Amino acid sequence: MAERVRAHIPEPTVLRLSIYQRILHGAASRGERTISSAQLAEAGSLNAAKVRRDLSHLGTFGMPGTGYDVAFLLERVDRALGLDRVWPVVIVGVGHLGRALARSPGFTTGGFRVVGLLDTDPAILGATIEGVAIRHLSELRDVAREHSPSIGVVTTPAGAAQHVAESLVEVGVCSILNFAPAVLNLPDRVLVRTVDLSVELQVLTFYQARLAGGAGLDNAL
Amino acid sequence: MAERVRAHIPEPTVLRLSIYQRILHGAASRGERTISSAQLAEAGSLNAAKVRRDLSHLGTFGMPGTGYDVAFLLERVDRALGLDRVWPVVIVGVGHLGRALARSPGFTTGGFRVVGLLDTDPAILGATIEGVAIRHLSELRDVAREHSPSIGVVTTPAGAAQHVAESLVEVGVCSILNFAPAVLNLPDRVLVRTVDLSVELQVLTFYQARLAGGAGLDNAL
DNA sequence: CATTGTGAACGCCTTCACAGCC
DNA sequence: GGCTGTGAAGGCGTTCACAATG
Repeated sequence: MAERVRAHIPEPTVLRLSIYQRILHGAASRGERTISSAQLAEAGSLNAAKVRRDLSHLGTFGMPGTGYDVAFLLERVDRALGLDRVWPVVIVGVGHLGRALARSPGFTTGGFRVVGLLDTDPAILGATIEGVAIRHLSELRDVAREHSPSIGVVTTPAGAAQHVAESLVEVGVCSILNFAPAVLNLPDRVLVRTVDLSVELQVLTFYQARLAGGAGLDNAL
Repeated sequence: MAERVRAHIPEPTVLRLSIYQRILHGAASRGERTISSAQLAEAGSLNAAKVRRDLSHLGTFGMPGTGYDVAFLLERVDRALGLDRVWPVVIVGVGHLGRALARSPGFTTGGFRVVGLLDTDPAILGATIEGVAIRHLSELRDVAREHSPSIGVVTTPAGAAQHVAESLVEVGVCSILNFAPAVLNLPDRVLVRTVDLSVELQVLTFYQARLAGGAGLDNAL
């Protein structure tokens, strides 16, 4: 029964595992030994039943009456998320956003390492960010040969995104994080996540526009 | 019937409306007059039934046998998303990421305008990005008085995010886009969306870790 | 007795499938 | 014939509520 670990885990749960990971990391570094589903829920703005359901997907190791062992749970969550190894990442498109990401805590701390920065702009080729040189996109295959990156980050303009993504897939990248405002069309085996600033903003304005125009009869919440 | 516009619209649909908006904008600028749900689905990597269901939430104006009028549909979608006005935005935290966002097409084109850049780092105060000066966070109230921003973008380190978000709410901001790796705890009336690089990356590694270990070996324990 | 793990109910989004309309 | 709009069915995640447990 502890070995139902390979069962399907819903995507919303995976998202939250990442949140739990951070909360647990914080709790551990404050020296806390145990944590209850209620505490996790509080810290993550969730509800306790959801937390328990989520964690039950990883196995059965909570202690009724006490909660979860922080260190043990953290280790399980880390392993589930693949954080027990280091993932090599290439970033294609070293404009402002690409640069910002390369220096962000998401990449500079923990299980990720930027092994390649690629662009086509001659003006920036050769420059170095966090110790990694910017190389021409045409050298992608070489970078891939050297470092076998499994994750590619696309921070190009929308027009270049599809082509760049295809190139990444060609050299063996199988997960893509796309920041370009474009829908990528790739083989099913490639995992794609798109983070789209415009979409995020427009979701906000959608709800706000409704509130503003709602003149009283709005129950949208 | 055409005015069933005030009905509840599912959040996943709202997300996709933003995608349709972009596709329609492209179609319009290529001079296309009509577009079918199948074409929209193709361009957005969706399926046609979903597209029709989504659009039906905005009213009934497709033409059986022909499709949708591009210009008309675009106008409807724009209005639903609140893109028929300009939304003033303040960005708090003008590090690499804040800067990148301030210059990104999401803000520089279309219905958004950056009216304030705030930070606490003396070294950058007074500098200008896209014509907007960086001011000290303590001047937030003044910025709010001048421009009544309804959207606040948080691009501070995690430790400052909660405090900054509360300050934004205090001065009247009611939608927050949070890029800090932290869960924000705010009143229910405030709309919050969090974009978390670590979470996105970890979702990718979750699935990839499963694939890698999936060859029969249960290295999950 | 506080807290977990989970069957069952619920609600919501997706997908099917087709009547109806151009 | 081509395509929309939608009832109905299906699938999936969330929430409830409680028996089980240290």
